[in-house]
Amino acid sequence: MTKESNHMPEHTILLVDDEAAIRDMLSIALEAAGYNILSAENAQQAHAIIVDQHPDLVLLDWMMPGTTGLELLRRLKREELTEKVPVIMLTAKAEEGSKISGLDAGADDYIAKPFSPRELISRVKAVLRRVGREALKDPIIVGEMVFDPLGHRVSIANNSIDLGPTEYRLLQFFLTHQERVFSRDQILDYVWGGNVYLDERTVDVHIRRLRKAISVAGHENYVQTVRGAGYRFSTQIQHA
Amino acid sequence: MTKESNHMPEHTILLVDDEAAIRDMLSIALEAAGYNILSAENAQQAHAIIVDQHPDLVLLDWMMPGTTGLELLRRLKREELTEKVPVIMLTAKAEEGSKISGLDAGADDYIAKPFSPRELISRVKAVLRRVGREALKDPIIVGEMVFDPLGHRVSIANNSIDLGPTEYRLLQFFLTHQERVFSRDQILDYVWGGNVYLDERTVDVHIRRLRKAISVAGHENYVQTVRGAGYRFSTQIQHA
DNA sequence: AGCCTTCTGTCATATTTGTGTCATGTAACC
DNA sequence: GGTTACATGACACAAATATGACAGAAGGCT
Repeated sequence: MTKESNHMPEHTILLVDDEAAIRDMLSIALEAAGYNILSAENAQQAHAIIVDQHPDLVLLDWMMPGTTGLELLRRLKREELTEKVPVIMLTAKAEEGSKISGLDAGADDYIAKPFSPRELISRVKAVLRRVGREALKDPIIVGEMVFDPLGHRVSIANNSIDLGPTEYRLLQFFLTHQERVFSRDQILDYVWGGNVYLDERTVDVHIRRLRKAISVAGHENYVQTVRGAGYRFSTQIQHA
Repeated sequence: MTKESNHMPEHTILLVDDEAAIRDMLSIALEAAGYNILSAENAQQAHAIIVDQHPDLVLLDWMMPGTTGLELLRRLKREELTEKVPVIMLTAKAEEGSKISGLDAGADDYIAKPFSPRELISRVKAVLRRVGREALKDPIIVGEMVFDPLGHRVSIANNSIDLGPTEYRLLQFFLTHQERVFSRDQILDYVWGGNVYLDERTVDVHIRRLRKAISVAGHENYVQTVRGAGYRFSTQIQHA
């Protein structure tokens, strides 16, 4: 089994606060909870890190010298590249009113200082969980192929592809686990569900069906055979 | 044909308050303004009614014995089926602070008691307008088909189509949720109301009736079967 | 109320589509 | 060249959906 499945979050959180003391405090609490921490002391730095490292969540102090947290938030939400990054605002008790404008601007939650580590962690978890669920609903795009979970439809170059239920799940599995080899066993477990006993060769057949279905403009080349190991979905096309 | 009075709003509002006196008062004021009223005296009842009848708006008292209004609100916003129902909270003057948490939890507006009927009505109108329930009154056009909620009429290429009540609601549901798959279960929930127990296959039959009714100039192709998943209304015609 | 019409949900049956396995062909590896 | 792993097409059976018919329910009309 893979290491990320021992349910350790392994999420990366960016802390943005001008006071080192607060950053440290948050950092300790969050690391103890199993998160990776990045930090920035101003909005510029923060923006650079976000663009660069794609943290899974940003904890953003409301009040900061220079560009305020709110401005950074607005900027993040304005740009397509960063609009999906979830943000939790940290606000001082006094500025209750600001909660609303923060939420308006697109923050996912806010926490009023002072707060307990427990509260912090639980909010962080809640936001990550919610965002994770929503991400499940976002279309996945690879090459000219669009995989739309909500519509339960796959299209390539705007033409609807038709897939059987199993091939659909297989493709979904691959798309959410790209660039990695899986044995037939693993694929059976993930795609068919844990307690089926089927011939491993069955996987081959469904792989073939999937390849056939998406063989438009070379998209079948994303599904790659790894001799002796299994299959892999990769956007790095193998040389012929 | 339904009774469909003059051209009154015809919106349905659910009142949730534990005190009968208040329910009556609100009820009289709102009925005078042309709304249909449902009422519930506790959160459980309210939830059942919401799932079942899909009111256009919920007026929810903050303070109630048992599950409080806030808890109900959270629950509504948590479940996909009900997250879109607009909610106005009724709060006592004293609990000003609660406004904020109410809005946070997803309330659309709040009104502090005591309030005037005029204020109530205008807030209700405002929320309904904003939430776009008004938009629900605009005709929806797909291909040559015109779905006119006000006239409760559907026509294709200027010929009136006749649909049974269930097929009408089914079509309305599809038109307002295009390009998305729904399981038979979900369809039963949305179109029939939450607390019915019916055979899932019943959906198939109504789908067929709907298809048959709109099968003019190929409009039945908009209603698509997604094997293993349910049905979808899509303007991207399937297959070649 | 009673009659008539329309609507509804369920069933039994037909049809379509998906499934896993096998036999055989083909390519990779030593 | 022999061996192994994978690809492919065919097929029988399984599963899901479509369809037509029907009896009871609901609603309109006089």
